[in-house]
Amino acid sequence: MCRLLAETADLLEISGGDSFRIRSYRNAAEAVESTTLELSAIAEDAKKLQEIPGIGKAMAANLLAIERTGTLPMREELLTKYKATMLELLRLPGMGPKSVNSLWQALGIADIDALEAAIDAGKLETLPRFGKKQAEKLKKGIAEYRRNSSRFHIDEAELAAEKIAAYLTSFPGINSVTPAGSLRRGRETVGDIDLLATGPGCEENCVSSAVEYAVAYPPIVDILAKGQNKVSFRLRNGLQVDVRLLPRASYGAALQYFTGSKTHNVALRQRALKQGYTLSEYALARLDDGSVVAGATEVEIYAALGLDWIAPELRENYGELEAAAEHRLPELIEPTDIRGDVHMHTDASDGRNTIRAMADAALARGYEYIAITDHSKNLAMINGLDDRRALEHIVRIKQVDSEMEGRLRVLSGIEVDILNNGELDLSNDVLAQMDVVIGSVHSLFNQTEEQMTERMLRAMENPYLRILGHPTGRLLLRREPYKLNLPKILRRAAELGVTMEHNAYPDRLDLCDRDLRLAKEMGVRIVVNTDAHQISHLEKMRFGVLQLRRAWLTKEDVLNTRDASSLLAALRTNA
DNA sequence: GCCGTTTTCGGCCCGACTGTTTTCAGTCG
Repeated sequence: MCRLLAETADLLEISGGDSFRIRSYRNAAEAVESTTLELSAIAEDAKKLQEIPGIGKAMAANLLAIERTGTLPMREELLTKYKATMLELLRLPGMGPKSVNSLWQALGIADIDALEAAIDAGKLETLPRFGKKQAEKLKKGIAEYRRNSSRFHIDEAELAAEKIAAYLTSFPGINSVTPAGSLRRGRETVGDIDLLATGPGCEENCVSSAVEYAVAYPPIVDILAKGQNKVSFRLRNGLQVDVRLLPRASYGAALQYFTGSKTHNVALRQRALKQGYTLSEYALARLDDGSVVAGATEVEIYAALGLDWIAPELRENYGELEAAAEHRLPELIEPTDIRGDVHMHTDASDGRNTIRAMADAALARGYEYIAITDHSKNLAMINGLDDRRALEHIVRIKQVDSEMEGRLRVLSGIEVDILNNGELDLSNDVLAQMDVVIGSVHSLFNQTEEQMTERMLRAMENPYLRILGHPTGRLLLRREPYKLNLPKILRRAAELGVTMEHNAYPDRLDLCDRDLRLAKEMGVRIVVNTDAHQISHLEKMRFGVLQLRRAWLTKEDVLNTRDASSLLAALRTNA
């Protein structure tokens, strides 16, 4: 529903429709995404639907149409004039609705391949407002887009995996379904989903009915392969899924094998050979007589090879096998170690919920503290706080802090914008009154790596900036290709005692595990936040923690595993 | 399109930057 409404908004915008009507569709898409109501259950009830803010009479009818027909009239009408592939063009940096429309009207360009062909043929520069620079920029954007678009963010993949798992386990012969592959290893993005299922209906002699059940999963658009105990299909959103139905005796071996990574498995099998075993997806067996040594669980396989069980997040052949052999694997950080989240937004800027609502949600998650860090004034578009409003906001935050009566500390903070010259966009007097000051870069347009890096390095000199946050591209819509000299920044952060933020938001390119390993090496302190813009975003914390685990980080390496006063004391050491 | 209301229609977050112009439209956050 959400996607259809957002697409309709994009199409409307391309068609040059009324901007306020467009916003209504966008608002409705967001409302649908964030509501806790079961929409398909109340789709017939226009009154109930209209109780959702942003849904009026017409939109309620649209939702009903979507529920009944899978589409809505406005979208269908627009699709007779435009093509669905044009929405993809909007994802390119520098391409907006007007440009997409003019490409379509003048050259009949409706997708990325056609655009690339037109650029190569030099046709683009014949159009008004398209010049050489624009063409070059688009060309780069296309390459970048192709690199990223074939993989899915982990949250999206996990959601899809959960749904498929729920479907599969409703079959009487399947009692457990586990994701393997890069999803299990906690990679930020996954290329496809590997699911391993087992249960009495997955044993060799009776697996065929389970296979039939699997391929009947409704959201399948294309069955790519259907074998004896494996099916492979594509979902509506383009995600490829491999499901393997496995007998219980070899489940551990299969889980180990399909979890990977490839390099980890190669190293593990080499180790097995040296010890007189052979490891396959079916079992760990003796080389001499072929007798099975282990296979039902991963633990017994690793143990038979003289290894401690290795967490999937570590299986990248970065030295985990040696560490497991010597019993010195790190005690990785757990989601339950996180005691607070110090980056969240409220309805004072671009968040959706009130301070109190965020506080209640954090308390429900078992946190001891949070920091409210709305945007500062440089982000005018989303009503960022200037000095005066920031001070008023502190008062409100303190009010909620006292309302929580010690059950949850609510710290006052701000996410300031780092300007071109490295200055922050609020006065030091105001920043001095904040518990938490996160410095982020938001305007990245046409910045070189050197300029971006220099900007962040300069900001780090400001004693009021306690946490260096992430640079962000276009908010939530697009991932701006940006570059930073991270080693340089991390080195300086270590020198100055500036904490680096690791953001749990999976659709942002953030500190990847390589950067995090580097940070650990250099002794840079990390704080993991969600950058929650609404209550539901708090759930994303586990994805951030997964990345920390992939980088071998322990509880000791992360600042917000401590209580509030230790955290604040640590943050103030550089103030 | 939605909302709030002075129940019938007007208001609905904006400032900076870019590349193309030869005065500004389009994109970005």
